[in-house]
Parts: sequence; C-alpha cells; structure tokens
Amino acid sequence: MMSKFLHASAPRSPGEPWNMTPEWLDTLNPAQREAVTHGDGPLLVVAGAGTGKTKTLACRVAYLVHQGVSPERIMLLTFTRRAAAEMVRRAEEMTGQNSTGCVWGGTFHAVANRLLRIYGNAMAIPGDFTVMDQSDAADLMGMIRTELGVTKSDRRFPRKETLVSIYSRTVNSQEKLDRVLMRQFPWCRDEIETIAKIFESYTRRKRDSHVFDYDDLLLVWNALCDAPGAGEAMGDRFDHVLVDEYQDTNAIQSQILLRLRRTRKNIMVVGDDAQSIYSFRAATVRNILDFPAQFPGTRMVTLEQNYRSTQPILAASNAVMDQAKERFTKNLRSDRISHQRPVLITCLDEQRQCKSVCRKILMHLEQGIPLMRQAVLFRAGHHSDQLEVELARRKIPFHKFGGLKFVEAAHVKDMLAFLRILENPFDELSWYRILLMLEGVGPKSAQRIIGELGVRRSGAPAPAGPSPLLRLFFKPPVAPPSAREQWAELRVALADCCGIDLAAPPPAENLDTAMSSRRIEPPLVSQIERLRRFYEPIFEKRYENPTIRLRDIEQLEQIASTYRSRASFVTDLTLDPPTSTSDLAGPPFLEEDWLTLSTIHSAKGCEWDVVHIIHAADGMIPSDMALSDEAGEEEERRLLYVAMTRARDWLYVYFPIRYYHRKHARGDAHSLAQLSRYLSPTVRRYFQEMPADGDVTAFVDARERGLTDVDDAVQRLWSDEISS
DNA sequence: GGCATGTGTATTTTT
DNA sequence: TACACATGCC
Repeated sequence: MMSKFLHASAPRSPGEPWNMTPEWLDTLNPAQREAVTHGDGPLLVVAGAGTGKTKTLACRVAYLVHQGVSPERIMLLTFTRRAAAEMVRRAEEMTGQNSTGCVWGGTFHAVANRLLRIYGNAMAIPGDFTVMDQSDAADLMGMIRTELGVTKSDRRFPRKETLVSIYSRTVNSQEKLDRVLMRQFPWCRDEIETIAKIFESYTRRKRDSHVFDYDDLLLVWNALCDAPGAGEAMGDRFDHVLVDEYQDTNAIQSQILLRLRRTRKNIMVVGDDAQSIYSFRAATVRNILDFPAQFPGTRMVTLEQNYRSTQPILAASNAVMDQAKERFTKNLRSDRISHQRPVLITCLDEQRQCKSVCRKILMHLEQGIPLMRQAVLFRAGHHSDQLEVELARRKIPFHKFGGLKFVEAAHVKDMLAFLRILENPFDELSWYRILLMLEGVGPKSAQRIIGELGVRRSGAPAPAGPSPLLRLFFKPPVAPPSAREQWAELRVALADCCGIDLAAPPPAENLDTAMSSRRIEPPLVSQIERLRRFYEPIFEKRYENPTIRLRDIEQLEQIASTYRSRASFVTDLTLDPPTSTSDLAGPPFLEEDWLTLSTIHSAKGCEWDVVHIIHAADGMIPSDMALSDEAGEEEERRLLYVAMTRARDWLYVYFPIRYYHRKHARGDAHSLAQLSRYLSPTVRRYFQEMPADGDVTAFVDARERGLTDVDDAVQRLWSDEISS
C-alpha cells in the first residue's frame, strides 16, 4: 500500500541536469531558498516572527520528497500535531502528491509514544503501556504523599501539584534535585529527603502500573536511543530530521536529537530565541545557541524579512524587544506599508474592556474581516472569563484555545478511567478512581480490592497471574454491602466491553485462555455507550449541573466515533487533547465563522488580521507569578512580543485601570493597575493612544493629580490667611 | 471506614 | 472562588 507512493517522484540521476526546478521554489526569497535547498548535513535556521518559517519547513519537506527521499523516512517534530499536519498539507499542495502524509510528524511526545511501541521490547517496555497526563501524575503523587504520612508533620509540605512541577523540572533539565530546589523552589529545600523518597516511590509505581508520564516518554526515548539494536534502528529509519520551534526544546530533547543523528547527520532545526516562552518546561535557549557546536559543520541561515505584519506593528514589536537584556536575532524588516499604528486603549475597568473589545471586533466584522481572522490573546486562561460571558450575551461565536483542557474535567477523566483499565488492566490509578465512584467505597476498601484483583505488582516484568480484569469477571472480590449492586453492574459493563459473556460457564482451568480465546470486542463507540450507561447514574448524583457536563461526554463519544482503536483513542486524548467545547457560546464548530480566544502560549505560530491583546496591566503581563527572577521578567517580555507579532494589519492592546477584588468582598473594593512595564514611554510612541470612553480621561487625570488637590485645599487653609 | 461539614489557602503558561 | 485538607460524626 505504501509502495504506491515510494517512487512517486523518481530520484534525479547524478549526471542529470537540474532542469526540473519546481515552480514553488521561485516563490522563496534567497535566504528561504538557501534553507530549503540545503544539501546534506546539519542546518540551523534562525527565523524571526512572520518570516515564513512554516513555509520554509513545508517547502523543505516538499523539496526532499521531490529529491526522491521517501516521506516515511522524514521525521518532522513540531510543537503541536496541528502544526505538523499543516506543514504536510502545504507540502502536498506544492508537490501535487498525496504521499507526504507518510511523514513521521507530531510532537516529541507523540513520536516517542509511537517509537516506544515499535522498539520498546529492546528495553522490556510493556506493549500495553498507557500515558498519564499532568493531573494523573498529581493524583499519584498525592496518593504516595498521604501513604508516606508526610501530612502528620507540622511543617507544611509541598502540594501534589508542586511535587509534579519539581519532579518534571528536575527530569527535564537533567539537574540534581537539590540544585533545582535551591534555584526554583527554595521554600521546599528542607524537605529534600522526603521529596526524594516520594519521587522514588512515584517512579516505581509508574513502572509497576505500566504507565508513563509525559517526561517518561522523553526519558525512555532517550534511553532507547542508546539501547543496542534499537538505537541504530531508529537512527537508520530516518534520512532527515526536521525540528520546529527549537528555542522551546529542553536538554533531553536535544540529547535525543544528538543520539538520533549519530551517524546520519541530516538535521534541520528552526527557531527564534526572541520567541522562547517555555522555560517553565525547562526549555532552554542554549539548545539553539549551542547547536553549531553540537553539530560541527552546521550551516546557518537567518530569515529577517517579515511578511506578516505591517511596518508600524513590527516597529512597535521591535521596540518592546529593544529593551530586552539579551538578544541574539536582529530586528525584523517589513515592506508592508501602513499608516495604521497599533492602538493602545485605556479602559476604566474590565467590564468596559469587554465592551470595547466587542465593539472593535464587530467594527472589523462589518468592514468585511470575518471572525476567523481575528483573535483575542491573553496571559492566563481565566483572563477571558468575563469576555466569554459578554461574547455569549452578544451571540458572537468563539472558540477558546489553551487554559483548562476538556480532558481534565473530572467527569471526562472518569469515563477515560474505564477505557484505560480495559486497555491496561494494571493501571492502578484508574482502578482507584473507578472504585471510589462506588457507593460506600473509600480509600481503604479501594486499596483492598485493588490488592485482591492483583493490580499491584512490584517489579514483575510480565504480569504474574491472570489479568485483573479476569479476576474481576470470574473471581470478583467482595465489595462493601452498600456497593454490592453497583459492583455487579460494573462487572457486567466491563465484561460487555471485552466481549465476554458472564452468563456462560467460566473457563475452568486457566483464566488467561478466556482473554486470548476468540471473542468479539464491540466497536469503540458501543463500548463508550455501554460504560456511559453504567456511569450516568453515578454522574448525576455526583455533580451539581449534569446537563452542561453531559455535553462533554457526548463530545467524547463524538471524538471516539472517528477512531477505530481504543488504544489510539486513549493515547491521543492524553498526548493531543482537544480543546474545550463546553463554552458558553455553544458548539462553535457548527457556526461557520467564529472568533479565536487564546492564551499567548497557545497562539504561538498563528497569525490573524486583527489581534486584540487584553489585560496589558502589570501583574497580568508580566504575570506577577513570573517575577521572582530576572529571567522570568525577560520571558514575559518575549511573551508580549509573541502576542504582538501575531497581528497582520491591526493590533489593539487594552489596559483596564481598575480591578475589582471579590476576596475582601465589601462593596466595590478595587485596586488601580499600572500599565504593563514593557509598554514604556518609548514604546508608547509607536502606538496610537485612545481612551475607550470619556470618563477614563477624568479618571486618569484624577489619578495623576493624586493627592495634590487635597493638599492644595488644605494648604489654602493657611496660605490664604498668611497672604491676606 | 465512609462521608458531611467546616476551615484555610493559593491563584500561569503545556506536552 | 474553588479546591484541598482536617475534623468529627455515623
């Protein structure tokens, strides 16, 4: 089936003249062209914002295929799977072939997952492993934390989420724990021994459960690169490795690339140090800076011609970066002349900011710019809460990217837990989650049942004894009386999903034969439908407003209908989760035109004609959470730069002056904000300033006058006396 | 051992 | 605000 594509474009024979230059090469500027037509060996492309990075990568793929490289021998590592798909699509458009779909594209994590399933047995990696996301990791940390009884000491101990951050940071930066604690989490330093103990146990439990967390995927991939046999095989499998957003990779990722390219040196990385915004994930700009040293003979190409933004927008963005402490790439140029400067809109408060944003959006819509080409960007997921309400009220459809994912909703996780134990019966955490749903079952009963099912094994490489599922079906542990009925129902539901008839006589001798013997597993959608039938009563009892949440479950079924295999459905949901759809504006994809709301992080790599950046106040951008060190402050600056450079023609930056606090809720307790420190007077010269409504001016005046009026009035009490 | 109630606290960005 | 944790009662 693949062979059909293999020779779709015949390789040029050595002596043959280069007379079949594809016409799309002519659409590239000299620098882009140099990168695209680069021969063998390492290539570093430093590509500023909007310089045609995606185009260059897509053309490179197309070029390689045109040169006769088999698409499945190309690895394309991107930040999201969407990005990989987009590049492949564009490459196909250019070559006119649909062969490029075979390119190995996706995130480091997704590709690791695939490779581990192929080459994993070189390191005795169980074939049925499942992947856990960050909140699963936190749950496991929490479980271990309570088991070790750290809470009984009087000192406050890091929360489970904090433990996950420390763990992840340590692993990803490949630094010693004490160093990480000292530098990033100084308030946890005294607990280092307990933390180390928890981490050790955490690792063991993951192994026993056949579960990998995000970090494991990278770590194990890295180790696999060194495993005899598998390491070479993986390296040989790919003629070319292409990496996007290289400034946001971390130490392990660069090590993986080094090992993957030990013998074959064809590697191309693309990045921009001015856009590095993932240091919280231990990403380091060092990767891009040290690349030439790590890969001797690197050719370096710099892309500085910006095709996206108008000249005034670019000038303002450059001005923001001019204040940066350290900078490697030069200022960008643009030929897109415009008289429209970016607009800085001062608003009295958040409510008025919302109104102002809506007004501008509708104004551009009337001018003929559809919602699809407009976006609202913000620092943190919840920054758009109020705006979402306002948009819903005005019936402006939108879709929100970033922030809390829909798979993190408790009820979605519940449904996934069922699917996960079907996929990997040793997934202790999922069993635990399911058991706690049952009436009258708490931590103690759950642990007992997990033990009797044989879910917990320690260090056994292969399952000892029958699968926990078979024990459940044929030798079920006893549940507390209050849970009897539900327990029996659960058994039937899971058996149905496995295609096992519990009414039939149980296999006498060896339970394992029941699993391996011929049985017809119902299709994935039916399984989910069956599980939902079991789950719905629990769900209705447990959650306040089941109707909204029910939509998510339906959504889950919707997504599942596009999958044939349960395994890939479960992994994709963790590695490439869809964004939330239970928005107030209703199912946005039914509308043909919708507005994008996005965190700045999730807006990376995107562009829109009109960009609205909200909450440009100090404490929001920069987030005051990030200000503990100078590096954090610098990264926040780059974040604003990334946000601004997403705009093609119009850029609006909104600054609400007054923030209300519900905390000390009494009347209209509020505080006054300062404009983002990055919008200094120098930078503001590049903006057109515009107050949203009249009373702002008065308000600003009042603030600038401050106490002088009061003082003057008091002064008059005696100065008049004296003068008269 | 489970569950309801009460108290306190921390609050970003994502694979 | 909302969630995690502790306490005390069934």
